[in-house]
Amino acid sequence: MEVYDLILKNIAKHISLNEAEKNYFCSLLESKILLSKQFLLKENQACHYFCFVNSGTLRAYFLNKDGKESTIMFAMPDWWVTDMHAFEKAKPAMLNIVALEQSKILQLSKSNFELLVKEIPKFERFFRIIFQNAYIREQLRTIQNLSLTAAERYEKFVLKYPAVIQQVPQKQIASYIGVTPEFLSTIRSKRKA
Amino acid sequence: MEVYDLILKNIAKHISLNEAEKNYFCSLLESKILLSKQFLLKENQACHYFCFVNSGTLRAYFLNKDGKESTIMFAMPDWWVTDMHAFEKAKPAMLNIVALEQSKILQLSKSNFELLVKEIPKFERFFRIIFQNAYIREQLRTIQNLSLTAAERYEKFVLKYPAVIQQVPQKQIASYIGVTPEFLSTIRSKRKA
DNA sequence: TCCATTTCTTAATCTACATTAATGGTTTTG
DNA sequence: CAAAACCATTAATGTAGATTAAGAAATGGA
Repeated sequence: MEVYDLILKNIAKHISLNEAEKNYFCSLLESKILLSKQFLLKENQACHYFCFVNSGTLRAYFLNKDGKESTIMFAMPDWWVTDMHAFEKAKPAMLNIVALEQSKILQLSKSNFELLVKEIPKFERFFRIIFQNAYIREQLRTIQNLSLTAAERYEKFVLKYPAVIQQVPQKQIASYIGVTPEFLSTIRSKRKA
Repeated sequence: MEVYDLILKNIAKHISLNEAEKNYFCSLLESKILLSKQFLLKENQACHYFCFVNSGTLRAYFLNKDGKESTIMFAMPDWWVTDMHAFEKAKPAMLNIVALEQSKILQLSKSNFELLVKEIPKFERFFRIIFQNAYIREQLRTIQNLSLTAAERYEKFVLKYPAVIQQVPQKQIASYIGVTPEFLSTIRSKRKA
């Protein structure tokens, strides 16, 4: 089944599954296509799914009380994305998640997630590693937010996510590194000079 | 064994162990006492341990090229702490971790960590939950760093870590929320007025 | 207990980045 | 294919928070 190729490779990076386990795992997934600008999740909704991106690009962002957006992550193919707090604690979502272009995803529901780790304990290991890496990345972002200037944060972003630079509007990159689009524009013009 | 009470309770929040498993787990731990101002880890060192705080308070911080400190976490009793990137990827530490007062800790080495999850797969589940929660916390911090003013971040800190306020110098709280000690001082004086 | 060191506060000045606004370019969609 | 909607750029002005400096208070080691 072609739709499961990428996710099975993703999992094979950390654990080995036999055919029966692969089939069981795939049977728990729900396939979904998002159109451009369609929302996977909106704030205050319940968040029932942990999602794997097969193709396309999604953006997760927080909207503060003044209407300012802060981009929390860009989810490209081979990435997992959800509002983890809302998913795990069954609380209303804080994040909005929207497709930046037509995107194909695979959804694992909360109940299937729990079933999966119960039935195949190797998946506890898989998600342990996934969350450990997610924690490491978020902590690095905290360090950089606290210790770098806006221009330095932009350089790190360019190095770390070169594919994103091509694919998303600059104003969204600005909202990821924590500056206004106007200021990012001046950062970029000075950079070339 | 009294030294293991707190850590066994910490683990019992998420998984159940029988006596043999408890004994095996405890046999993998190394007890250590840190004096006030003693370092558990310094940047560029190898990071061999994942540490559980039994008593006292530790601080993990990043030192940038200009000598500015950014506090990454305060580790109180019942908390796990390490430089997770250095620990997991066997890379030189980015963080410094220092005791703010005399502190008693239990250390789990990388090799014992790997042994533990292999011998008792329930610990994959335990650490999966620990890292999932750590990721959720770090992501919330990213959201707050991007969307709140310094004064608002201080209010969140006061609500979330009331015990820390009493125990650590204000300049270190300033370096956690990402402002200078001078500016935190003015935030606090306006707050009371 | 005392001196040294560190920490906190206040205030003047400075700067990185925000805001506002105007212009032109680009993408989207009827 | 044209109007609408969105996006990037530039520049003037505004502000949250940094820097510098200096004195007061708290802390800690001999």
